[in-house]
Amino acid sequence: MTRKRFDEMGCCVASALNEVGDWWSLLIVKQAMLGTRRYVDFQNSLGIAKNILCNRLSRLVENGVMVRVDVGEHGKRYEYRLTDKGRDLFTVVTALRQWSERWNGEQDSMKLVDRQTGEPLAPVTVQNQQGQPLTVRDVRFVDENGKPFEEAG
Amino acid sequence: MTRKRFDEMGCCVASALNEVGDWWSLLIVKQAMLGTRRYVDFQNSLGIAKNILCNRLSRLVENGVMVRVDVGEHGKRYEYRLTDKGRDLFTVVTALRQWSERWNGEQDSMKLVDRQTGEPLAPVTVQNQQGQPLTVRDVRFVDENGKPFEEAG
DNA sequence: CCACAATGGTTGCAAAACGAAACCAAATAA
DNA sequence: TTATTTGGTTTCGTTTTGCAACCATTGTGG
Repeated sequence: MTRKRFDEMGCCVASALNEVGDWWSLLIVKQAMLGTRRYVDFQNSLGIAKNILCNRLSRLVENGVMVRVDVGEHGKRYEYRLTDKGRDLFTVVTALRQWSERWNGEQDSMKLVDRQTGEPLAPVTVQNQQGQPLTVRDVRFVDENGKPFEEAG
Repeated sequence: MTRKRFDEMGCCVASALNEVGDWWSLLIVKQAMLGTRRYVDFQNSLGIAKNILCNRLSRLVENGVMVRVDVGEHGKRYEYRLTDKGRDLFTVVTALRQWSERWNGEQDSMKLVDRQTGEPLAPVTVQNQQGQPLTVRDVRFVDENGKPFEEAG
């Protein structure tokens, strides 16, 4: 009667959600992308309970999304930093952010801009090899033999 | 002592997660993108408990991600279909899927291809206005005045 | 018409996860 | 030495989850 696990569903989306699909993990990752690295800073900026934060950070480290680095500065002091795998969630987080901006209006004073030019980012889209944007209706789901996919996972 | 709500955090990512950030919602949306529309089909394909499915579908409808359509065919028969807002999650779901493929290897027999050409999709990336891909290190987080963002939400 | 099945739900219960606050321990600062 | 900062665990009450059983409406087969 444990909470259902998604790792055995044979679906990439499911196993991704198994790693970062709970209420807090992606928020922690997003906060890390803003530069937050220390335990207390995550706690204060997110308003998350300490035990939950502890649990999530451990799981993120287990899954290779973050690493815990000992920076012996004062007391017991560590930093939680994104790995390459964690930084690669930038697309997901940005897509989510833009989706929310599009459909729920601007509730956020923060903007993302190109560091070089200062210009806002382009909307994240799914594209084909030529860079043409594709909607869900422009794609087909096929199995490894190229046959249309019949409902499963 | 309810679960923490994210709608009041003043962060787009947080309010997006408030709508689709639980274990099941994005999976339901993904399944809908595969063509699933009926209650029983969601239940069978996802292996989700009926009460949870019911609850999640209601919330998705409330949030305008899906609509419930009465198709009076047999017994009480409804279809749950994605709205434009729901279909717009395609980017998020695809980014998640590709992330999982890249970092967890291929656990999925399903591929997405361009319906026109049959070619696989390009990797989803964050881009600037010129279409150049950007990593999280290539962007800056600024407030509405263009000043660097100081840690908050 | 009647029994029966299918669909879409709801209810009740036990197990697990969550949230808040208190407590704890290592290491440095005063 | 004492206090403080940091990171973490424990305890406990509430909420959520998962499962199974039950219910109601609208067909269909006989």
